[in-house]
Amino acid sequence: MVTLKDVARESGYDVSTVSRALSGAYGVHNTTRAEVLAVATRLDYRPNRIARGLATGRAGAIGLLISDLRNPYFVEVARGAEDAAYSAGLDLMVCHSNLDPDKQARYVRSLAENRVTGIIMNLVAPLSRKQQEDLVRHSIPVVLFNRVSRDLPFSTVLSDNVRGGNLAGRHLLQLGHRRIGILAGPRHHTNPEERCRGFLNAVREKCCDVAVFHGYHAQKQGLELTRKLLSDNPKITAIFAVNDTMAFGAIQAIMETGRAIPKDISLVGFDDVELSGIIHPPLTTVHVPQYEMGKAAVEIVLRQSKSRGPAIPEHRVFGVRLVERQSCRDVSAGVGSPQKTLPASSPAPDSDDGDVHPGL
Amino acid sequence: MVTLKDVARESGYDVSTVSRALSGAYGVHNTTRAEVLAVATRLDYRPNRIARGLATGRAGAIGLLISDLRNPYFVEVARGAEDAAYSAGLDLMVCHSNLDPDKQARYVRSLAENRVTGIIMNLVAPLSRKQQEDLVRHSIPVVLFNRVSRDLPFSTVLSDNVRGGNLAGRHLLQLGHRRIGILAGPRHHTNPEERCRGFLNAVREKCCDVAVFHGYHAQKQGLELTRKLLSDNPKITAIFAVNDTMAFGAIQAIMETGRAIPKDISLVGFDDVELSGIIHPPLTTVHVPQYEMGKAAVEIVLRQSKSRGPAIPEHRVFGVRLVERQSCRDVSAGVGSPQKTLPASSPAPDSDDGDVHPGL
DNA sequence: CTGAAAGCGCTAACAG
DNA sequence: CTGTTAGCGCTTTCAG
Repeated sequence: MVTLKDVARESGYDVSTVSRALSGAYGVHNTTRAEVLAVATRLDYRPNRIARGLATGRAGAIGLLISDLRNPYFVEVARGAEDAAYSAGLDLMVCHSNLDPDKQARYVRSLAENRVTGIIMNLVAPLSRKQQEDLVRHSIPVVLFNRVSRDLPFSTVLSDNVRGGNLAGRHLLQLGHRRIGILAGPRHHTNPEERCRGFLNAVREKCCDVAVFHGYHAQKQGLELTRKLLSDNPKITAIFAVNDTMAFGAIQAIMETGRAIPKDISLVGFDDVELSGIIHPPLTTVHVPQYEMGKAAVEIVLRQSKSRGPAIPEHRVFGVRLVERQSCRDVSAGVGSPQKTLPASSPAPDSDDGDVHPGL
Repeated sequence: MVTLKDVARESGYDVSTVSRALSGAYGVHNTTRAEVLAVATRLDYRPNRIARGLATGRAGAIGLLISDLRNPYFVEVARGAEDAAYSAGLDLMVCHSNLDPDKQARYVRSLAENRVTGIIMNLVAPLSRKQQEDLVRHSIPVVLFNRVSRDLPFSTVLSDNVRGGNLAGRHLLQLGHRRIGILAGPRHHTNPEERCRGFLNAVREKCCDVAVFHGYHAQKQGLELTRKLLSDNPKITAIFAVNDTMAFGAIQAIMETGRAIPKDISLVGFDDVELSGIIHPPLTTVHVPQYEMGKAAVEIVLRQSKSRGPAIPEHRVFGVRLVERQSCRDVSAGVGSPQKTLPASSPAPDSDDGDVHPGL
């Protein structure tokens, strides 16, 4: 294994000089740098990042803790994060808690022990007091994808969930639906809760029958919940799922019962996962800029890690918009007339991707 | 930041003793260990893995280089790998080349510089001679998910592609299809090529019209290729896609042209990605044990990293089986009789998951 | 611009 | 069983 020392010996310079030359720092004569570089390439020198990490105190990596990689939503988030980290020359340590709180805890610890530059996480379960303290004591910037508590010294990246839920609700209302089921996701999880709230606010204006079903926001639960929903409330004409993955489960369940979408049941999802446009029927859903959110998260980490002292948490909320596809039907006008596919209804100016509330 | 030294001072023992006590090594009195542990927890001591890595020479991580995370296939592989690494107490550094050879190259280098215990990779482009040498010189165990060259000192984990292709071909043949299109994926990629070969071997027995279309094995290409396929060969009654992701693209294209599956076109995929059972129509496909393969890959890395000297590469081939769902129709019997959904045709004894050819 | 020297935090012989 | 002593490979003052 060829080390700095080897390059130093071989080039006739001191390790410190070689180090500077290779790290691209100033204060090295051009010819010197060239010589060193030549030797380094000749010897096929590969810097040892571990050693560098020890010396500098920082590992050149940032951690990404994902709760469920099977949800394409998080894959896109990961892609955005990865790209951003890559451009910054940092490695991404992707950890997958697989919806297991214990695993999550172990990973948070592991990431801290690895002295990562920052951690971006989507939590399954809230962090314990101890874990939080740990993170701040190690002064590791943290970005949460689902806010757990407002008084945490952590940054957040969220979509405008309430507005998204509202859009979904207004859409269904406008199409004449009055008996609606909601696949609300788990309780006490910010994203599902906010989306649900937004939806309920919208439909509450008209008096509607709304049945809310809670359960984990994965496909399997979407399937099971919808089965229950349909058997308990057979009169329902529309379903709102707090994320697309649940909606996919709902599609299965709906078809199982012999119902058709959108003929018998209209369905609205949330996230606008790539698949939503491909599945049959193409799903009407609320678009969330997943990739950008992942990217934004590492940008925050980068910024925070550079700032001196206890960084001030940043909060970004990304705008959303309704994407109308073919899973909803207008039941107000007449029977049997499937809704025309229109371009997304003209959104309010702030509803495009980007910040709604720029960092506080 | 509390270090070993702090724990040592506070507990009255030497750092070396503390190190042993904390690393769970033998040769420490039980009461000593207890004391040390107590102090460590009181001080909230977190070992610095970077430092440990430097001292031991090995980073506690293994690298996973994935070419395309949007393909659920790789997500499952990653899950399997992650679980296995987790049980072994290692971190997984997930890198995503995003089908970009340059990015791939940079990650291979980065992983080597990070002195990972091993690298599992799915290559977009073959490794350069230099990269290969690099890897062996650093004696980093490598597991390839798509074999590139037989004389490489690298291990491989593959599915039994030829057999899978064969199963697909025989199935379509048996259903009476004689004009078949193949979405063959890119040339010079082992998996697509082998699958294609197996398929062609099967259908060659009967004289069939087979149109082979090459292109990248992602959904977008599946869509585009199928468009072309259908316009060039409108008489086609069946399509074989070398992976499910392409098949999904094919579904889009087929529906675009107003054709129905399986009424007008039968479709067979490969991989049996979770989604295949959910999409409409449920896709007949060749099951590949993705999760197990990911797991197997890290097990190989683990084994190799423990062995002394230049490890002997291991090669594992996982069995496959045809999963019949609703995307194929029997055109031999009569017209309009959709094929009954049967349990998978009784497979040869070796066709279940697991090793077909145990390590060579 | 370059060299000398100290040290990042931990492990690993080797003595005692 | 425990302490002493060297480093691991690199960065980083601090002199020169």
